[in-house]
Amino acid sequence: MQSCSQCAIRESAICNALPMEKLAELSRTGRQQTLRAGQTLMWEGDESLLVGNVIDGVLKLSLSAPDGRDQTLGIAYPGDFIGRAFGSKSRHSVTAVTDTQVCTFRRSEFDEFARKHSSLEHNLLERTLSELDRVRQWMLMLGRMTAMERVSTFLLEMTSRLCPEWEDGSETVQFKLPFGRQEIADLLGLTIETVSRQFTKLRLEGTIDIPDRRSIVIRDRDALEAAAAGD
Amino acid sequence: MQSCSQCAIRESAICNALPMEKLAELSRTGRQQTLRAGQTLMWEGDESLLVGNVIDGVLKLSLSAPDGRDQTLGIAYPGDFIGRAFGSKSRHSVTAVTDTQVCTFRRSEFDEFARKHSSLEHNLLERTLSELDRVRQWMLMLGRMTAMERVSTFLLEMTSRLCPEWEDGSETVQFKLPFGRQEIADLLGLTIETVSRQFTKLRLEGTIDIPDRRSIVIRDRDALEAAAAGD
DNA sequence: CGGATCATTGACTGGTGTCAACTTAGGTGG
DNA sequence: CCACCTAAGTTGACACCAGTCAATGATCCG
Repeated sequence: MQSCSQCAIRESAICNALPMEKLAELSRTGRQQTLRAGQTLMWEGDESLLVGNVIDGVLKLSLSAPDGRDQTLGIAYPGDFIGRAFGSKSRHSVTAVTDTQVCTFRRSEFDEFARKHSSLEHNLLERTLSELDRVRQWMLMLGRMTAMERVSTFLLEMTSRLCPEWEDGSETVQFKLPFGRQEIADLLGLTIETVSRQFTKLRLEGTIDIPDRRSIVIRDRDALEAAAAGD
Repeated sequence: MQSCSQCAIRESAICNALPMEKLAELSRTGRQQTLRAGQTLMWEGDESLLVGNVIDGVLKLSLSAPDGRDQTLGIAYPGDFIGRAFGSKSRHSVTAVTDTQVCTFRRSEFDEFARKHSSLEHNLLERTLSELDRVRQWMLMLGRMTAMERVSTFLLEMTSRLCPEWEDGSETVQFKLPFGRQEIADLLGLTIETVSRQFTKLRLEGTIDIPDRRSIVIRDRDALEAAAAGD
């Protein structure tokens, strides 16, 4: 394993809470893994054996109903922590959306280490509290928003996540979606057809452009924000 | 304030993580409050000034869309921890559903105390991780389940929460709902009319009985579980 | 007893889901 | 390089579940 000191997510990952010498100790128990798009790192209901950090790529957390209906519960980007610490079972699956690199630890070892280093545990607590806030915001969407509001909200979120120039007020921005249509549908609690129709509607209205299926151009920011708010 | 040692939630609350003498220290900063049903303890978007424990009663966490659509994000029962520790804002409102007693702390003081006592912080972490698991399960419901599945799931959850004898396999149980129909609708992401119709349907099928609007009798457990699973 | 609130029921609408056909893009092998 | 094949996405027709609006009924409380 490469040194943590030159890790791409050194600043943003949970490990940031540790001083150098402690970091070296933790790193000895870690292991880098590469996942191909579509590969699942852990399954819902399985023993929680692994936790880790996302180094590169995008993963999704998901849950399925017995009949196969699928709901995506969250997305993990580089720097994010994945897996269920301090619990015997993983309550959701974690699957690579793009090709992905992760740095994993055996949960038992991580738990033990974290209990001994309260700065690490505190960082995990802060992350978990923020994630809970974010998940609850998502619940409002799943419970109360229309298809158009969901799709617009999703596009705005992807934009602010993937386009740094967006924050500067840039009017027209372009990005590549890491998700296919079915994955977007699972994320928003819709069907693939409904997602596709909302995309088409936004395109015909001139709000967005879709140069190819994985690319989105935001043409009218205000209109998109209005659509997300339900006007 | 009464002594923590005879607190009704001594065993189940977060304070349980502390030894007696530390508990005494924390308790000096705490304060008991009574809330009437409908009273709101904190508002979404407000500064996070308070955290605390539920001593008695039921509260709901909720979030509103700008146009007034309301989504309940979770329920807090006696022993549960409420409020946003380690964060400047409360991202949701907390409102008493029934008359309620809570034991509150100023967030700044609680945060400081928790940082100094990692057993308390660890307990909060475990609670937060469990809550996150629970919330994510709820997301599957909001995103993918039909009205009948939601209402049946809700009734099953209320039963196992409110009827101790339920776990023993007792066939017919009765309980009083802490929620009105509108509150159930907000919880399930439905309208009041749809909730009412599902109740009526279950009653006509003989699965449940509704002696008065706040009371539920489970007559056919298997049928209710089947309805929750979508058959 | 009267008024207010809450819940139920009915009629109707409309937004999403479903099912199926068609289109496009991408990849493979001749 | 083209032809073909497959997977992914789009579009259309239609059905149905749940939302909306409105009227009625039941409870609670002063």
